[in-house]
Amino acid sequence: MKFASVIVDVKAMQTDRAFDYLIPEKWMGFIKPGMRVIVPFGPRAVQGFVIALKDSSDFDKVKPITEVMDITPALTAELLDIGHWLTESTLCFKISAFQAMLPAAMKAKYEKEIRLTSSEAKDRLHPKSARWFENAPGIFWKEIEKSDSVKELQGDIERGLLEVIYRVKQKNKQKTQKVIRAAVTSDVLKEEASGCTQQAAKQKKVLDYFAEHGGAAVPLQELLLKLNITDSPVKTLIKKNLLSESYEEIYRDPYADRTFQKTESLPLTPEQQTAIAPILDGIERKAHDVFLMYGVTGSGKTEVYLQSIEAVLNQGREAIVLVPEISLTPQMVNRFKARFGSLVAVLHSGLSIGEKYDEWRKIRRGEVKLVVGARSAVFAPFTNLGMIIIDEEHEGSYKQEENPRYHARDVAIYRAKRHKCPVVLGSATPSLESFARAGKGVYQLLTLKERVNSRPLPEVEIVDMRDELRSGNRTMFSKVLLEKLEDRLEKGQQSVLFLNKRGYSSFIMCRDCGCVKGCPHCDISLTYHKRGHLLKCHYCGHEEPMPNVCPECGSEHIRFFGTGTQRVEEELAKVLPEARIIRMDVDTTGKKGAHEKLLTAFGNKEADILLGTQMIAKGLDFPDVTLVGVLTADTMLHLPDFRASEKTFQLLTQVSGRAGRHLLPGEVVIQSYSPEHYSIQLAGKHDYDSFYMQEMTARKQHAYPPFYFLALVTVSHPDLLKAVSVTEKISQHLNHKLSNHVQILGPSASPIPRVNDRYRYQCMIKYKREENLHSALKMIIERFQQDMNKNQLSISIDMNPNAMM
DNA sequence: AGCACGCCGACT
DNA sequence: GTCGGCGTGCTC
Repeated sequence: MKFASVIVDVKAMQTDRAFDYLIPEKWMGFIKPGMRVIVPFGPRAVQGFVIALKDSSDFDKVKPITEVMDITPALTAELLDIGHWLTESTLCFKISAFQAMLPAAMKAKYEKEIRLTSSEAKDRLHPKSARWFENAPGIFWKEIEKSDSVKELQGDIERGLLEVIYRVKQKNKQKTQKVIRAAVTSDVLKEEASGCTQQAAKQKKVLDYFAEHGGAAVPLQELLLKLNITDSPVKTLIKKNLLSESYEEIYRDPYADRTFQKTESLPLTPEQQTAIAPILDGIERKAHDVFLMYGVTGSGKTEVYLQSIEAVLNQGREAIVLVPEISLTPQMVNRFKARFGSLVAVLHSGLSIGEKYDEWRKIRRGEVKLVVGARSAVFAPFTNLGMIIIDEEHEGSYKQEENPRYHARDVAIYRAKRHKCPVVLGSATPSLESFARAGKGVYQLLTLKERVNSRPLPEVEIVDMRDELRSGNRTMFSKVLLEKLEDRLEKGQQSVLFLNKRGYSSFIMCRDCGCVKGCPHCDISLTYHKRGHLLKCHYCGHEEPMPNVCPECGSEHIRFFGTGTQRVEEELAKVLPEARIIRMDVDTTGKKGAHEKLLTAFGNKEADILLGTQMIAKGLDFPDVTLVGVLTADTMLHLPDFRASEKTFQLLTQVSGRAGRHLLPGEVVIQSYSPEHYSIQLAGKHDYDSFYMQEMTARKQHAYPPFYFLALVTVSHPDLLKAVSVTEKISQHLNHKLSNHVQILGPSASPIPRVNDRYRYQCMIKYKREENLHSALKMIIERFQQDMNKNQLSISIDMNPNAMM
């Protein structure tokens, strides 16, 4: 096998195919598919993935591979296959698919250096470019590209005085440490130790240590610290061949400083036993099945997961547990760490690039058997998978909103088919898609209707905020909620206040002329940030100082609208001055570990009220929380999103589940301006089944999933007319190519018609079965290829979009 | 993507 | 005559 087919790290349609490279003699037999290599590509060096080996190439001018980046292939054969499948199914570039499956640390970065070709060349340089090379023979292009000497530098490059070198730089090196171990038996050590003169007291100390502690390797630093010595006696002993030194890779362990109380399996309730039986059977039989475990909050889904995992591990196979990013709380992780100890790797966005890389390598080497992580953990490089669990299956964060636009659920099922193992989807409020599939028998439905502690679900009171306003209450707390908060304060119990902020953040408006300050680059209002007294755009990052007077009419009567958590906190302090409040939002949890600190403080009853956004909706479990308040239940309801009702129902159900999980009964107050809406009413009654029926009727009527599949094509361009005309052409093309069973909607403006000075138009395709869809979409990309390169046009295609954005 | 090549108008 | 604009095509 003399040649390797390589997918190079260049994201373009024309390079989205394999290129052949010669394998140098020294690496023959060593280079394998799945390895990362560095190859020359035109004038530069780029990273690439070997996807296949072959004996001959159709090209006559084949260049050799420059470097090999892996000892064992980064991508297993299975992951390579998944990469090809992702490319096909999500219409992305192969390189994007491969990169998405690996930790960020393994993605190459590039740099361009300008170097003197020889030392004599220095004197012949143009004076303007010479100044950059006074101290060193080379300089990074990045540092000079914006200087005034670019022309001169280019001239000198042409004259052959300077050369351009492209380099691939590795983002992350493994961390290593020096370790020391005994090179001889402990008997010899003892003998040597007794023979030590007084001069060599330190050497004796070291020898004694190793005689006592046996042959295990000790990190040098640790040894020096323990024995209070310098490295010189150690070095001498190494020279005498009594000790040996070597380098060992160390892992950054984000959970190193924590101990976990080992837990044992809990006895299962009859209901849990009924639910787990078919899963265990599937594991036993090595059969691929998808289970939808529909269990109310507090019904003990996690214990079912844990015991199923145990069965998988006992079988010698591995398991993946996916958890939504937002609920990857320490509380959640601890449950797995406590049961399975060091067999668990954790992957989530809170880890540094290096930490994620370390966790990934533990998986790749088979040092752990279980991964708990967010979406991308579905690509964990296990080779003997026994089960994949997706908790909170309905969560939107399982869909990646950038290329490759995959859904973790689809990847999980794809992998499980290959490994002949079960997939378990768990939720108290399953997505309509999954519940419908369970109804059709595609998934197997497992139901947990009872809470483990037999606690009834909390009482929910829905408050009509319009009535509050009519009766003169202009605060954001209804009379009922305030009374109940006061009551909890008196009883020394805790409350959680939930602010549903999505799509409704604190914008500012002039009360005289009604003008709302919007982003100059996007069609969206700016959000006020108290920190820095700034207005920020959440889409393009634009920032500007908060004006003192209205920029339109000069009025001083500008005020905030909407309710940020900061403002709720201030108001709350006014009406309940004695309450101790902990606020959790992006501002207070930005720093690493802050999230956990705040929760621990609340758990220790250092506060009476926990106030927060989405991030407190899930997984939290505090025994003394007996009241949950939802300040604005309907902010999501009016977003242009066909899942708005579903998301509202899920969120309210989720939040309500936070109350009364233990001995004390819980209560929930939901405040809303549209309390009659079925998603709010039925969430109040904990009635998923009715919600499902009603929402399915609506979806059927409007031809939305699960009755139809969707594909969304979004076109963006700085020029509005261009965006519209391209979308129009796309829509015509699709109309022409597809059958008349499809519905093609658009061109229509995106829900946010302009982001970052680019106009966005879209075209929505609703279909049931459409053989030509893939090829038609591919043709679109090919047809507008040139426009996308030169004319700032961008077209993005999302198969199965989560929302219309 | 990033770069070379090459074909046309505007100027020392 | 030449400099430089950017449309076209290639990278194993």
